[in-house]
Amino acid sequence: MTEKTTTTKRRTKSPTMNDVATVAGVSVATVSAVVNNVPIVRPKLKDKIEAVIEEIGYKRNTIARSLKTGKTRTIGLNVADIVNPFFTELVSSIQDYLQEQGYAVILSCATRDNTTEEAQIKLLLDRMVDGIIIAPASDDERLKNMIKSIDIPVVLVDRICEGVSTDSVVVDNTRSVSDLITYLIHLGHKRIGFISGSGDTSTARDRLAGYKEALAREDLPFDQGLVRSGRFREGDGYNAAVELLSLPNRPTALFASNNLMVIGAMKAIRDFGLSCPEDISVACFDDFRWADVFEPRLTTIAQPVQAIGEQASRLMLERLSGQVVTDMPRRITLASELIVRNSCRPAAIK
Amino acid sequence: MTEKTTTTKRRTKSPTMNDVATVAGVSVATVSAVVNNVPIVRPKLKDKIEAVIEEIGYKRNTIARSLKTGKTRTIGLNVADIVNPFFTELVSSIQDYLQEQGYAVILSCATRDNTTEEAQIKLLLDRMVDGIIIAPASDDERLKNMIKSIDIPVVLVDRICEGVSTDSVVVDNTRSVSDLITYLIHLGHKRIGFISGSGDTSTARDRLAGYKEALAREDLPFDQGLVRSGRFREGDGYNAAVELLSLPNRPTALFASNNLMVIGAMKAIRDFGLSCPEDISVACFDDFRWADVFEPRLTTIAQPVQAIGEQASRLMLERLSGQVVTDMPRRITLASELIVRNSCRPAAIK
DNA sequence: CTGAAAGCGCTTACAG
DNA sequence: CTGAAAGCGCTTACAG
Repeated sequence: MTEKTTTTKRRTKSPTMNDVATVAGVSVATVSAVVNNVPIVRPKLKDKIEAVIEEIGYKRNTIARSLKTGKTRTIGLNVADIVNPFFTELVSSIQDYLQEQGYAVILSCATRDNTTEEAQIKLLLDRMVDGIIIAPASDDERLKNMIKSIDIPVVLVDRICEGVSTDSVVVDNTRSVSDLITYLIHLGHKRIGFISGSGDTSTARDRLAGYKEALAREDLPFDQGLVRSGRFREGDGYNAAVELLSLPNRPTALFASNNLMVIGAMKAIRDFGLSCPEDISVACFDDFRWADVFEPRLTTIAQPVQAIGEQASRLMLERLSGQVVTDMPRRITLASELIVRNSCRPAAIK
Repeated sequence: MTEKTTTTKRRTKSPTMNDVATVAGVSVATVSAVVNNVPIVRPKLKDKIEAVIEEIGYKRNTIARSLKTGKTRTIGLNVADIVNPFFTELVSSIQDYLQEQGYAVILSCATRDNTTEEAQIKLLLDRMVDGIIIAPASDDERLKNMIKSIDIPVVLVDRICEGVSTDSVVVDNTRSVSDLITYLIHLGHKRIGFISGSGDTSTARDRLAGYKEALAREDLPFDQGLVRSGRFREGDGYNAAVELLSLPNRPTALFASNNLMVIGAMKAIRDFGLSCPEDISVACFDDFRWADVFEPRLTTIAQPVQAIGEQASRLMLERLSGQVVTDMPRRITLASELIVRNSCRPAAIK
């Protein structure tokens, strides 16, 4: 096998710790202590060694270190769909926090349909990451079993899996949806179409629960016919909205369970020749940058994305450092914020 | 140092290749051949070894492998701002392609202001990645020198750095902006405000060149007073638009050089009590999902993000595999698409 | 086709 | 405070 050099530039073998030791006239153990900031080397010697390191351009080989220590200082991050702005910000925030603590983030998304979340997580495990943060796409049994079998720290974000006991960070989905629906009811809406995510996610279930809770509190009947669900994608939102708008007694307001489904819903509204908020009110879960700029400016529930990422990173870091060793899963629940803009109007009196 | 176990679950030492060899009654070399699919082991023995692997749950240790081979099968990806939807899609596409080829992607973004791109790239290098894909934020000399000194394959995407010779993938910025500005001119606009990115990026320069080119071709004078620049951020777009709208002879159309600056521009327009497209036309570089849903539906230049990611991945993979060893940098230039929606109207006749 | 052995570049007890 | 040496778990010539 004639191995060609993979780079165009000449790659001279980089100096090792041994080279440093030889040049400095000490043993590798001493060099290692200096490199790792173990304060047992007398200052003068340390200076000398550091000078040699600088001189010959020594860089510690992380791979060799990992092999020896069994730690890669790398965290795997698996989210269903990084293109969804909520997940994008989550990824950004997590990578930010972890990097600050000296951890790298390996990304893994099941974008293609021919791969599963389990396969994605397996890939991460293959890479010998020290821990995994997962925003699970579903409650799938196989996925749950896989997560249970992972022998490194796991933190679940955004959604939780029934029966899987790991640390997790979520928002108070039920309460925030309940607040938003209550707001709509107070505007006079009695028939509110609910575009739900798929029932195999905790977020979809909790958001639907919020809808029911608000109706109950306001003494409005729950009508299953006003609920349509899909898999949190734009197309699902479109289909759901089409069905709701086709109802003989059309709802006067629509709630979409995430930022993608609301796009579909808006398109459906346009295709029906209706406009928002004149003909129908619309609100959704998840805020996004554009919501405040274009018309209608959507009323949304904004999740504290930065804080979610921060908390998830913290939980992970605490496990990794051994500060927290309890078997008890820890759950952080954060509050979301209702942001009222101009996409909802008082219901027309009939 | 009493090292506590970092996991709550009991982590039994996982089996090694040696264990497999012992149980199967062969040498590690044979096991290695089986694991690496080197077809020199006789089928029956291979089956037996595979059975043992399955039985004792052996998983190859990637770290040890990397130490030996000098390859991590990991690519570093550095983008200025992952939250910008253009970069998000780029990251998603690259990670998709590379993962399919067995490469993992380590993400690195200079989100925090107290870190530099060089520092971010250094972090990647520390991780012993096999190659780096960079969307450089600027033409900064230090960054350029650093990139030049990297001794593994580098591919630049989106922007290029003057004087740095690496493979790169860009779009035809000049031409696409020229087309868009021509479109505006044909709508009757003679005073088109140009919100530019910062001059130390090739994209900003090329886009501005497109503006000038269109004006020249249509025999319109170039007026420096109609150009304002910023650093591609929302706030910069806002400030630029405020200045342009404050002009005694206000432009009748505004072009923003990216998807973030256009948000700022729209906010400025609103703050001036104007509306788009009634009072002023607006267009921008970069398409985004929401552009087609809310009003005004923006006229944009859509980059072929998937293709950019695909090409960048391909260039990288070709270097990595040794298929391409030339010192000549290869440059791929892709075409963008003008998407006309309803945010631009014929200029009012004066 | 298979095995024994060296070695990738570190870290870390263990002596001194 | 410093050094000699073992070993992390692989891959890969080299023999046979």
